[in-house]
Amino acid sequence: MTSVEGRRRPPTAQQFVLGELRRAITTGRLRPGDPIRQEALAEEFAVSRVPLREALKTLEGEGLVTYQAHRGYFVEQLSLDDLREVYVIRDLLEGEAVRRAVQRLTDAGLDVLAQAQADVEAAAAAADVLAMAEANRRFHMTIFEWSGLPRLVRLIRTLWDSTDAYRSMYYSDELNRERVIDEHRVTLDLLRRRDTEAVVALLAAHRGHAVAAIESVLRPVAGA
Amino acid sequence: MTSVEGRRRPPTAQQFVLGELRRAITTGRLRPGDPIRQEALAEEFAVSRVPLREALKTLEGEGLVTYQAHRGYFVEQLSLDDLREVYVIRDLLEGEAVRRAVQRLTDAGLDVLAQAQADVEAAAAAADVLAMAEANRRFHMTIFEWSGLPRLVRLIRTLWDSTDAYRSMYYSDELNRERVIDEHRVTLDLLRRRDTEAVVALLAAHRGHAVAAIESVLRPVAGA
DNA sequence: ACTCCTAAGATTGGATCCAGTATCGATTAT
DNA sequence: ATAATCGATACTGGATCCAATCTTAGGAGT
Repeated sequence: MTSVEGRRRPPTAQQFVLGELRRAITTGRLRPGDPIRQEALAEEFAVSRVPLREALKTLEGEGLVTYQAHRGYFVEQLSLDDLREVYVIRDLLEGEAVRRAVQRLTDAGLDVLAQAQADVEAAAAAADVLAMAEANRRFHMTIFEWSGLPRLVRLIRTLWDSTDAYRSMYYSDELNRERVIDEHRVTLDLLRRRDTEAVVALLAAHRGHAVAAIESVLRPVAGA
Repeated sequence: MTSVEGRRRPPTAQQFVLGELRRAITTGRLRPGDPIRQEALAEEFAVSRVPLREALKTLEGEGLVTYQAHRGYFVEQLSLDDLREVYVIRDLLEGEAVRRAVQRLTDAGLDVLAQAQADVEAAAAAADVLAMAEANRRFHMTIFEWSGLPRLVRLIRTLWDSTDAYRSMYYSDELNRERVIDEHRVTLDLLRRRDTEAVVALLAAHRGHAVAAIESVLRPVAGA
């Protein structure tokens, strides 16, 4: 019934704008601290301010933007402490998700994961940072979803979203990209052996590397 | 203009409506599964549909309502599995929050907590279920906020919100109310002794009682 | 009786317009 | 010159109106 266009477009303007806003924030076009000029953005996306504001309310709930009555929305600016806190929470939630995921792991699932990892490596070889971030995200979310706890996965996804703008810095470094690939390979191997605690520990270290790298980049800036 | 019934009204209509909607859902006036008729509700709250819809977007992010494009919003209906999952996540987050809270505990903080507990007992004595739920919430949130992790507290608060409609069933039972008071007293005592693990364990059991009670009530209904 | 189709009504989605608030510059008094 | 006040302007908040979509009732055809 629906016309099949080359690019899948959401059925409502607010969902379309939501996606565009996410991209604008995570790619750094809208930078942390920037005010959101509703009229200008609405015109750019060729919609009115109503769906734009609804999309912003969603982003507020996800922590990507903040809201002040009668002053408007601003791109969330995370302090070093905020970032550390996000990673503390991620440690808790992802640890549990991984633990449960290993219990319910199937061979078919491992194939899907291996494919995601192949995509990560291909993107890295092509130096396509954006594609690598996408494939990397898919790699981890695939594991989390095996947990069978959809709300938990949703929370984790939201936490990832809220730090996307910062994590992209991590992938811009060649050495970090190599380390990601390496750790993913080991993860796959440990998953095949169903070595739960080893996987949990490795992925915790995986996160630790990311947060350490982000901290070292952010510290001089955030010292103000 | 309209009847404010002594309640201080927020600076924007959307925030006002947000509070009213929360009350309507948590008190059971809007029941799980009910569709949200925007026009009727907007008229009832004497606002237009615009701020109502923005409030609904916020509630969607919190999981109190669900949204389907072109079909509208519905009060979230939690299955038994959903409820269990929320409590699994709460165990993780609240456990960490309490652990950190005990480390940073002050005597002044304990006084605030004792006051909250006094309010809980007063409300219980007056058989005011609503006031008791409020004071109980304040009791626990006070502890969580000592953790010094505001985002973690925010997540926990959201999880509480999403199950308010179900937890209110818990307080309608006299025995449960007594048990809550009792466990709170012990919690206070253990906190004064800075016995971290005992507090963590007790509050975990505290949650376990609630989820068990809710399950027993919900099971015959949810068996469909 | 059953199914499919059509059309009317109900409901949501979005655009435009107006009102309220915050921001910032100019003016005036000290 | 400086500080305070007032007013102009930009932006957000909200109401109303119109368009798009879903739902439902009714009727024609099999």
